[in-house]
Parts: sequence; C-alpha cells; structure tokens
Amino acid sequence: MSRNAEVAALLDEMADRLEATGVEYKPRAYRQAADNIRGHTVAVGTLAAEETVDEIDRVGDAIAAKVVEYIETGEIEELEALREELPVDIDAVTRVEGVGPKTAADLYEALGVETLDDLEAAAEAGEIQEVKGFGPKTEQNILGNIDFARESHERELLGEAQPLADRVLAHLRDHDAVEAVDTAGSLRRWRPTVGDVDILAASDDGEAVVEHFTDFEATVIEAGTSKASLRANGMRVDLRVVVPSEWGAALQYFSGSRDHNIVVRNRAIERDLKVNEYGVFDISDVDDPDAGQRVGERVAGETEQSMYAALDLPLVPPELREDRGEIEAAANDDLPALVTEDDLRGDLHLHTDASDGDGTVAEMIEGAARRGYDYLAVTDHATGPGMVGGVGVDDDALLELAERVRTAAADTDLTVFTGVEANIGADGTVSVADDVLAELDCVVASPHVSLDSDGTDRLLAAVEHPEVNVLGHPTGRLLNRREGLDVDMEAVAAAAAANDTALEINANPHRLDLRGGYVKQAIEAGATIVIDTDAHAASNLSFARFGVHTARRGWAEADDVLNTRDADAVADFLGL
DNA sequence: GCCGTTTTCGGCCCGACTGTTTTCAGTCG
Repeated sequence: MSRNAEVAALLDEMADRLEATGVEYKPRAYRQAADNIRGHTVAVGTLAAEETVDEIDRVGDAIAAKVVEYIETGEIEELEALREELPVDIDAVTRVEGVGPKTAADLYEALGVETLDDLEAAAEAGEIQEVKGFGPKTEQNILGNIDFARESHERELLGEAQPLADRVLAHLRDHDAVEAVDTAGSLRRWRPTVGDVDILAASDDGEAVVEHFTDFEATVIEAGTSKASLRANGMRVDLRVVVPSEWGAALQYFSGSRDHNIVVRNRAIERDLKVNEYGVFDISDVDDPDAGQRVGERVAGETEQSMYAALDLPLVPPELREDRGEIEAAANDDLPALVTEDDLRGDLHLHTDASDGDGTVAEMIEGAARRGYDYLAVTDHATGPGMVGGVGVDDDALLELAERVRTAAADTDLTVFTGVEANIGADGTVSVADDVLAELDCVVASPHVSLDSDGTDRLLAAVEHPEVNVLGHPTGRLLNRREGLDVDMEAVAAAAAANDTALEINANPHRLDLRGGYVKQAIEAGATIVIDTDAHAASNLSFARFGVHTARRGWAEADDVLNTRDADAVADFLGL
C-alpha cells in the first residue's frame, strides 16, 4: 500500500492534537505538509530510503525526520506522547460538525470525553451545557450531529456527487430569480472524491432561491436567507446565493482550493489589492484595509475572469487550482490549453458480454457511434492472475472474439480495433501468449493482483513488452477501498515514452487511475496518455467525462492524449 | 514548523457564522 495517505493521516492527527493543546502556527504547517504528502506522486517509503523526504513542498527537516521515523519504526514518538497527553479519539470526535480540536480538548478536561459514545452520553445527560463556554444550544447541536458523524467517514465519489449536482443545478435553473448557477468547491475542481456538493447561485432574491432549493427532493438541514443545506443521496448539498455583481468573486472564492486562494491573495497584497469573496479592491489609498469587507475601490468581481485579470492573470481553469504552480504558469502566460470532452474521438478499453460486460459487440459499437466516436477497441478480459470465476477469455477464444469483432466492424462506419485486456502478474509477465497478442490490434495490460506493493518493476516490464499498447489502470487503486501500487511514475513514464506505450486514465469513477498528479508527471516525462472508460455497458461510455477532467487536473492538452487523434493516427500508434 | 525579489528571523489568508459572551473563541470553508 502506498503509505503516503497513511503518513498524511498521522500528520493531520498531529495537527489536531497540537491545535487542541493551543499551539499556534504549527498545526497549519503539519496540515499543509500532510496535504502535499498525500498528493505526492513518489511513495514516502522510497523517499525515506533515499533521504529525500524534504523534497516535498512544505516538508522541512522536522517533519521529514518524523516521516522517516514512522517508516523505520512504525511510530512517531512525539505523536505517541500527544496521544498519551490527550487520550481522545480526536478524528472521530471532531467529525461531529461544530466540534474541533479545542472543543474536544475542553470536553476531555471537563468531562473525560474520549469517544463518540462518551460525547453522546455526556450530551444526553445534559453535562455539556454545564461546562464553561458551552450552553444548551451547543449541546443540542452536538447531539443532533453525532449520528451523521458516525456514518460519514468516507468522502463521496465524484462519479456520484456530480450527477446529483447536475440535477440540483437543473432544478435551480428552473427558477426565474436565478441568474447564474454553478458548482463550487472540490467538485468544481473535479477532485476524485469530495466532502460535499457545493452549489453557488447568483440572484437578487436570495430568499426565493433558497425556498426553491428546499423544494428539491431531499431533507432540509438548515435554510437561511442566503444559504441552505440539504441531505440528498446520503450527501450534503450546500447552497449559497450571492448578488449577481459579486458572482465572479464568490465563485472564485468558493471554488478554492484553499492553498490556491492563499497564493492569489498574496499576489493581490503585492499589488496593493485585497481579494475576498466580494471582489478585488484597490486599497492603495485606504488607511485601514481591515475596516470592512468592501473597503477601497472595487476593481473586479462580476466575473471570475475579472478577478484574475485584476491580478494580471488569465482565467485559471478550476482543475488547476491546487497550488501546483498554476499561478506562476498563468503569470508567464504558460497555462496549458486543456483537453476537452469534445476532443475525444474514441475509446480503447471496453468490455462486452464475451467476458464480464453487459453489452454485445454490436451494442458497444452503437454506443460509441451515439457519442460521435470514430473508433473503439474491444478489449475483453483475458484469463490470468486476478480473473476468477471464469470471467477471462482464453487465448483461443480471444482469436475467435477478434474474428467476430472484425465481422461486426464490416457493418459500421467506425473503425473497430480488436483487442484484449491482459493481466500483469506479480512478476510482470503478461497473461496472454505473445503470438496471440500479435494477432490483436490493441493490447491493454493491467494489474489486477498483488496491488499492495511497489509496482514499478512490474509496470516497467509490461510497458516494455513489445505487444503491449496501453498500460491499463496503472496503480490499480480503488477509491475509498485500496490505495493501489506504489509507482515511480517518472521511470514508468519515461519507459512508456520510449516504447510507444500509452498510459491510461481509467475513467471509471471508482478508479480515476492515473490520477492528476501522475498524469502531470507522465506528460512531463514525455509519455502519451489515453483516456478510457473501461466500459462494461454502453451507458458506461459516459464515464469519459470524469477521465477528461482527471486529465485536465494533470495539465493535459489534446496533443498529449492518444484518443484525441483520428483513427489512422491511432492505428499508427498501435503499430498497424 | 516552514519559508524567503520584505531571505535565516519574523511573520504566517480572510471572512461568516454560532454561541457564548459583553468583546471573543472556535469552527468552517
């Protein structure tokens, strides 16, 4: 298992515990380091061995030493001491809305609360309202939020949150008072998972919009005059309504990320400007810039573009707003022209009822045609490591399937490539005989077993295999379920570039593998990316949307992506 | 604890909201 997420969680816990004890500034340093370790594309285990942990942004000597200590001993001594000092399940207790680290510490000191059960018991017994600084309302809020805290310890999949957001957006657009509406937050940045669904609307009549919002089929959590929250499909949906003149400022502000906005604000300060959710303000002639939210001359705010323009920047696409160098690139007029869904002309990884898919070859061709594609590759599962229950197709049957695909191809204008999804074994071998692979147009090779180790050598072997064209879902991760392989992406991408093997962004919402960070690294190393849906039914071809936005998070341009090319160029890439 | 076209010390984004208080602390995004 990649241990980056594990290490990041511990550093976040350190941040919470330091904050609980009233330490200033350090918590933020730990949280930023944790975020960057979580998003780093090289495994911390590898970095620890090479003594280069501090190459990660915002990780200095002290945190690097703690990471190495954890890798080597399985513990961080200082964290153990903090746990002993405050023996509270701080992760669980702070999951209750309104309860943060300091509240957790206060309730431990006063009432000995260590767990969610303790917290609930204390609230039910009326003990919390007796604690200094607490009152009956706080106690009731805690009680009301405990159940949800118990259920919700996973983030929501983008692939589930976005369709819900689409329905909410459509519902809001139906109302005459709504002048503009969009998603915000991590959903607008198309992160693979999101905490909640953030919606922003522009209107001069906030109350009417909120009221209409609460008509959406869902449970109302709270509803005020300009914001409201619902619970729908187990997800929290937050709406904010702003006046149209402040739409751009609010959209920029609420889209984040927090770190991106910090860089934006710092750039504003350098220019004697102030950025907030109401606009950009010129504070060069203002005595006290902190006197209010709308101090100074307002120079931007109606559109997002105006916000960035006021800072001498072009609009930064939301997918890039992660503080990964996008402001610097924007300042140098060096932002990528990101790939779009319209650029896609085909799909090179999908399944039929020959293996575990639901659709026939003809149905999948029809589905691709409906999307306006020029080509597709039929890549059913081969037998081999990870294929259980007779799902995989054996070598002889693969050749028969290829023949059927060629027959079906004669009835369509689309180019239909024969193919296979072969399995990469733990030792890097590919599960189909070379002479069979040689008969097929498009060979996808994917790891399906031993996904909890370092996979670099296996993936290198697959990438260098002369018959392999696409490395499918390279890390094998499953969101919320399994971290997937640790991979030295620079090495794999360099080998992929040298061997004309495309690296896949698997657009299945449970995978989104490669993720954005790896995509960026792969492109920088010269590799070709391919955006595939791994569709197991024609309807799954619509997953392409999530793959495209993942590619955009990896700064991918159309030229970086194999399946933006025409069928002849793809055939050429496949060596046909 | 981290960081630097205010560089090796002295700062660290900004504001709304809530509930508890009489001026503010904590949480959230």
